Amino acid sequence: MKYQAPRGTHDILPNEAVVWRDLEGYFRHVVGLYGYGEVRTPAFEDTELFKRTSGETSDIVTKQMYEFTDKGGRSITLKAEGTAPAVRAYLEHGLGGQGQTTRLWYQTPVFRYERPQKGRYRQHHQFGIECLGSASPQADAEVIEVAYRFLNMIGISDVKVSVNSIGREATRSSYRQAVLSHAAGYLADLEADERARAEKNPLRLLDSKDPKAIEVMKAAPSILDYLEDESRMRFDTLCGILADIDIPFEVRPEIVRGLDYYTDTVFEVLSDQLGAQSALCGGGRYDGLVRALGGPDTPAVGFGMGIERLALVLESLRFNSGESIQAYVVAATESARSEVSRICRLLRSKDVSAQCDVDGKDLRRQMKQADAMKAEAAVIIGDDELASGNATVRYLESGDQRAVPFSELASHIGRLYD
RNA sequence: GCGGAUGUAGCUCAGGGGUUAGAGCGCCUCACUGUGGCUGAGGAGGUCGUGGGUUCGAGACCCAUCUUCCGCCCCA
Repeated sequence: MKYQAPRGTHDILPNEAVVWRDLEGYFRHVVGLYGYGEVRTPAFEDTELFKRTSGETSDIVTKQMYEFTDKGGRSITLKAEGTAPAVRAYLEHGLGGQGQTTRLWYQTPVFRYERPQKGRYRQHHQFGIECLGSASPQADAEVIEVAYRFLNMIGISDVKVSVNSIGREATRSSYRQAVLSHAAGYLADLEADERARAEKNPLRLLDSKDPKAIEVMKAAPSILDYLEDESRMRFDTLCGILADIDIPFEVRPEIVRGLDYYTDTVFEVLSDQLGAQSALCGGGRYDGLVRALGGPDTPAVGFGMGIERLALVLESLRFNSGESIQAYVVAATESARSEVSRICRLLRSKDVSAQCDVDGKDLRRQMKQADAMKAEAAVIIGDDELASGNATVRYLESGDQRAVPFSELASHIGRLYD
């Protein structure tokens, strides 16, 4: 084969596209219930947008950006993350008005140069929401609720919502010192690059999979003990709300996120169906980001959710379905063929999906085709039907068959869906 | 970026130096010229990921490369 989809990308074929369309519909529905408005931003942005917001030392900026210079000499980067572009659009078009709370959602491709693996791709897609302008813990809870409710609606209920607070700048810097001194002995044993990584972001040590690190960090101080009063209160309030609205969650003080802009609340939703790439959804509060992009001080909170990973979990739950059609119109005799295409057009004009044979197949082959397409009904038309004005409608699943006047076909078959 | 696997028919996979490369499922034809699913009999479909090399001979062995997958890193 000469050409194939580039590494880490994939085609979505008709069977899977059905699942994607359903997911999109459900997400649209849920965010609609909460009054979020859709934003669609470009596939690429000024490189600086990502560098400024994700953090110069973040993995995204240091090694994962699809960055290039365009013919005008501009440095461009394919969308590496959903939040910064949404916030850029929010500021550019003044969507925040006089500081009102503004709710936005998006569905977007995301490009990151990473080593592909199941559930990790170089182009993947995310649903996301951003609630901008509110500092209330109720906003944090709402965002988590939207994620949880959506997952439930699509049948993914076996998930864990993990929450944490990483506080503000002062908390992180004093906690950072505490972790480093706690782990000093351990750090001395590490390889150089691991040590550099740990020192750059000591919070990562808490997430380490190295058994020695896990052992050492068992006794490490918790960031929750370093929170300032305001952060502490926010976190307690958030946990209280989540409990009130029956969202099962656990507090996991070791959660850290890879983007520098998070403040206070961070959360993840994990699934155990995904192997090493277990996060279905990740998000949190980012009270400094809007200002960092040149806007007014604006508190905000949001999440991103990986659509490929949702599809993987659904596949493992066998919620897969195929493309089907309502009516397959069959010509039982050659003289009925023109009437068959007329009936097809009639059904479609009444919003009933219909297909018929165009290759001159005989009755038996047409019935086989109807079956293969999982049609609800075969509408059979031959000389007898032409004479009587009644089509023979055969319901393929039950095998029941009845005569239906041509003019009533659409309402008759359409009713199956009521 | 590091370590380890993998690639043979549309799909899932067998074959591990020796004529014309196999199975199941799917597809096509026929039994079956007004009725699909079941059955039986036929059939089509492969540059064995790609490029080099070793050999009298390579799908198989060697090297390179690409893809996918597993783990790490990291994330959705």
